Amino acid sequence: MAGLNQLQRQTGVALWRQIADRIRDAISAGAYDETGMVPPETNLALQFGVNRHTVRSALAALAQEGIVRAVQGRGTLIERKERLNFPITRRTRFTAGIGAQAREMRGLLLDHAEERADADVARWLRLRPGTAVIRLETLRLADKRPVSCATTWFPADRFAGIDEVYRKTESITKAFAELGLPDYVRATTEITAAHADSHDISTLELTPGAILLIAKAMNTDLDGVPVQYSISRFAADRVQFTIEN
Amino acid sequence: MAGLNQLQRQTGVALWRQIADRIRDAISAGAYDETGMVPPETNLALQFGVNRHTVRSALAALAQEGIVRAVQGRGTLIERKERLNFPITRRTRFTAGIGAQAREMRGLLLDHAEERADADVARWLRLRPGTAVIRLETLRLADKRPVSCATTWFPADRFAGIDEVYRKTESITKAFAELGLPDYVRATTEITAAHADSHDISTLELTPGAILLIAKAMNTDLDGVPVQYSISRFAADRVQFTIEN
DNA sequence: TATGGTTGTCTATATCAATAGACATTTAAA
DNA sequence: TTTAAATGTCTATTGATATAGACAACCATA
Repeated sequence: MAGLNQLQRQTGVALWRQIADRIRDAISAGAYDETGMVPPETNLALQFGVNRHTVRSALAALAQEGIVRAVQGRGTLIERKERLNFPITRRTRFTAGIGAQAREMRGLLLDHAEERADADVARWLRLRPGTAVIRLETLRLADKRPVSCATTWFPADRFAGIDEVYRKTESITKAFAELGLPDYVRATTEITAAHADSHDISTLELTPGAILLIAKAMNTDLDGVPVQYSISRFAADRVQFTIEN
Repeated sequence: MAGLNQLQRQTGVALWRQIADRIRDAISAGAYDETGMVPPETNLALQFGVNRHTVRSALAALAQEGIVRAVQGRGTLIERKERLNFPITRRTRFTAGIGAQAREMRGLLLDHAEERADADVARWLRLRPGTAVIRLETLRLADKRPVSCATTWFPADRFAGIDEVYRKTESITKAFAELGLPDYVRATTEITAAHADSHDISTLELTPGAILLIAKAMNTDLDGVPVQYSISRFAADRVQFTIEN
């Protein structure tokens, strides 16, 4: 058992939030699978070396997230512990990749615009800066639960109207197919992690301090010509990436 | 420019720490490369919608980390902004992968033991649970700066004494070579993110609330037989992963 | 129905976090 | 040398965080 008093004080992160993060991670790791319950508040307080009220603040935050539910007289039940697997291969597709692990997959178009490529977008899409590109802001849900939100750019001349097609099909793969691109491959993926900002906190229904896995990805057609550059922000406690070489 | 008042209040994460995280990310992203300095405290206070003292707390924390240095009368200078790139391919090697981006690479052996494979280790190494394995706890540094710490398991019969060889060579690749395995390939990598626990906070010299990128990886010999399973914990603000397909 | 174990609620107190304002000190440039 | 702009320091006040203790309410079970 881990436990002990591994908490840090006076660091700008409240003890109750550190404890909430620990318990959330422990639930994800299956530490309490035997009982399906979190240990009693007094036990946790002893384990973390804090007052019971501090533990209660942590559990209240997890209850707010829908991860646990406290029942007076019985204990604190675990409501949810899943983590979706997202394979990254040459044939990475979001909907197909996650699809088998959820009953319902959706991709919502939050916003779109035609604009000029800045230096970063131009470099990834191998265009001249200033070339017209279409930007989509999308939100992906698995079983009505937000998984990631993404900003995606396409060359405007080749994929005119992709916003409307995406809104209809809710899938990049299907949108490409309708616009005359039957197949494409993942060329490059860059993965980083960061704290969620307020925009992502609200769209992904996260709590402040939550972690994002950020994937910058570039897809090409079968001739190696870039067709899509995207920055996807995943709720780190809901997904993992797998790379098979 | 981003900015605005995207900060969250009453969430258990102090404003000064949220601001410190933002500024650290902005520095990493190269937002202040033109001047090599962070904007003046009064500007930042306006941008984040907080009191100047709050910004000063954030900058003090970054100074403590050695990322910035305040000079009275001039401004706050950026001392360090690197983010190492770690390519994940079939031929992923830590030292060679990071090596070109740092002057000095080291791999320290913190601890080692021979033990029985638990269910997780046995599954990844394709052994029967209970088979003897060697576990190494290692810390990797780039230019004396901690990058990641890792727990690594090897089949004990095939790689007896790898702890001593690793301590000498400070490299898995070299240790394998000395033990009669001239080449190996990366078979699978799983990437997740989580908050750092107190152990990793101290070994990686992080601040509480810091993010880890966690890579579970399995390497095989050229016949596809697993030779190594490792769980590496990277300081997320110091590295990014790249997957080329 | 009685009991032990659990969560829920209340009061009180001390410390940290954040705001507000004023002014000193240092640097670079006019 | 003056000035503007920047960081450094101090006091004071308010709200959030954490501790402490006591007791109520509820559940499962002996």
